[in-house]
Amino acid sequence: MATIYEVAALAGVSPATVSRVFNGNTVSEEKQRLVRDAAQQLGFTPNKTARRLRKQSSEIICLLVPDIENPFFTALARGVEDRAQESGFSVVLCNTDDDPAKELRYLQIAASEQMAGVILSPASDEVDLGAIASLGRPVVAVDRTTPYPVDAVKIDNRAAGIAATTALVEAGFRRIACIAGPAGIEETEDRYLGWKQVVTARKTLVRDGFLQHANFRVDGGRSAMKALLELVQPPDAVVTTNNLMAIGALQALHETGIDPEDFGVAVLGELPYLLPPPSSVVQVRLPARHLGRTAASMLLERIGGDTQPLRTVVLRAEIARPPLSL
Amino acid sequence: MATIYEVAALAGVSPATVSRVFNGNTVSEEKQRLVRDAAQQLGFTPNKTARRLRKQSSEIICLLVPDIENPFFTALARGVEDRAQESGFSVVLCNTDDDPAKELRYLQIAASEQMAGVILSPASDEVDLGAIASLGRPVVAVDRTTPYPVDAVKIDNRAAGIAATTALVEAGFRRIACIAGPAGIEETEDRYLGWKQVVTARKTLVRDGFLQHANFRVDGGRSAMKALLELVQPPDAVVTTNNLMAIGALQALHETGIDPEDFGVAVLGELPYLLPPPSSVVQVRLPARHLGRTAASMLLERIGGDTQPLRTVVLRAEIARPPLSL
DNA sequence: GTGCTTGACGAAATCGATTTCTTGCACTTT
DNA sequence: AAAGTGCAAGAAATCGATTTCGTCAAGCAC
Repeated sequence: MATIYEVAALAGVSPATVSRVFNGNTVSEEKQRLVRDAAQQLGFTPNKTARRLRKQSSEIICLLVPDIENPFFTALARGVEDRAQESGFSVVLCNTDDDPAKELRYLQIAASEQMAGVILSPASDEVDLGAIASLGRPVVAVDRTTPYPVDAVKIDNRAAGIAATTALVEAGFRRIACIAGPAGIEETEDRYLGWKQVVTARKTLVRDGFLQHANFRVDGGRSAMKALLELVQPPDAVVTTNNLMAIGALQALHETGIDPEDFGVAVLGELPYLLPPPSSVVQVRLPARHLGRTAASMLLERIGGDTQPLRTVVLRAEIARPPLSL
Repeated sequence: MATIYEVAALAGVSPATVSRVFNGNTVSEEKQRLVRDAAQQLGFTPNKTARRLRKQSSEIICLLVPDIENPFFTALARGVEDRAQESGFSVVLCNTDDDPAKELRYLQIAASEQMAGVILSPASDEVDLGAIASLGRPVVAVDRTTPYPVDAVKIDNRAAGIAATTALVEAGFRRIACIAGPAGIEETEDRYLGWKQVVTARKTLVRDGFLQHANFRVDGGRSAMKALLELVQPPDAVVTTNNLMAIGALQALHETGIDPEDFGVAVLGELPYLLPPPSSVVQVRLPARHLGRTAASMLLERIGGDTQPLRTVVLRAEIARPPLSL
């Protein structure tokens, strides 16, 4: 790899001039040409590491998601990436497994690597943003919020929960249960509050045990559904607060031999590649990609020096019925 | 962020000594203690950028995949990540969209960022590994190979194609078509050669048009399947050479109103979250995660200075029937 | 013609670590 | 006791860019 010094020597100018040529400073036409020719000839690309050390910043943004195998988050990642590319930024994608320790580790890496900013979907309320915050690097929370004062982009989770539950009520179901995520995660709490509001307002039957907490994955949804089906008076429909748990729930229904057409299922999120789409499944489409794109835009604005007050952007989910066929 | 100089000053030693403490060189017990105490007190973490500039290398490995929304590649990514973590390396995940230009761009970034090595699933035969190769950084090709002399981990694609097709023959299907990926991509060519070998050997009926080339995505599979169904004498079964195209094919069947139980479908890859699993679907399980893990191991060995001759590891796919229920 | 501004551009400092070179001291060896 | 050996640890060079500072000359006003 050629360095700026070699280019300077070949072009017969000082290294400073070479740097200026590539950073848009005042250099005479003549020398510009000399430098560009020399650079071309040597195949020179500026060493990013040296530049970063000097400038104390890079053009990389760090994206922390809890589960990269969840299509919701890959879609979100695409959104971030698309937007970042437009501004010449690269994205580093990291997987936290909802583990605060891993999360912390990546945040420290982000700090010590001089990354320009962080977009994260926090694993818990106790995220420690101290390291990056103290460096003044902007952070945007996505999908979930944090107690730290940072910008956020989220979904109107309560409205989504209401929409999903209402759709089931209107389809004629009267014993609607809810499979929520782990207790204490805001995102899922809001969704189940939406459910609660509707079942209360509509006075549908709610039994003890109709609210199940589960982990966010397929197995969580499955066991929660099994538990629901074993109740003395089981529900006739269920709202699941994320996509993977819905898959688990549908699996449980299938394994129990229940025709999914007879059992209402509403999902907050999209079921990937589901086919044939059971007509009784209601999906509330979460704008994952858009969420990512918006978060990236906000982050890039902050990186560009924007100092306006903190913002929380709330995106509205839209109901999709029958489910998407891709 | 505290620097090595501040730590040195607080501990009353030279910066060199501080560096030695953190790099396992000979320092007296006494000074070690002083330095560690000072570092602790200041919350010192070495600046990775400065270290990288000096050492001309980092502990980051770059993973280039064509499509991060394809579950096959996310599983592969997890494998890489798991292995990398064990050795204290971080993984940067990049999406090429099978676009040689994007690929090249990321390869240059990998080079100019001093990343320790690259694992890639090349977008085309014309990958230009010049930049990283000339820096002596190791590269491992995964899933697909390249003309460049690099280590590779792949799947025995022809055997997988044979297994898939044979399973259909044994299930009694006699007019077996094939939906292959874009012509010219080795990985898919081998798979369709497996199909060809079996249909020839078993003398099943093959018509013009039974071999369809499509892009690797859901829409490609769907239109290929539609084309097959419009043939004067359509097939009674199909082998698709990747997972997403199979989804598309199943969608097309569904839309045409054909009962999937009556039509044989064999997939090279796993169908994510499919339910209920139609019993006539054969899946050849590709060890994606293991592929990633193996690639990472090989790369890490090279990074560690291993100079043994080039290796190509071929992993065997296993047939799964009935399909996985997650 | 003198003094002042302005712009191009080279010299040198800087970012924060690692590493080589050197020094100084303690301890053998003959 | 002089010379040789070994080792801890400081001084200084180094990685490759950016940026500050200063110089010099041209352009302009008086």
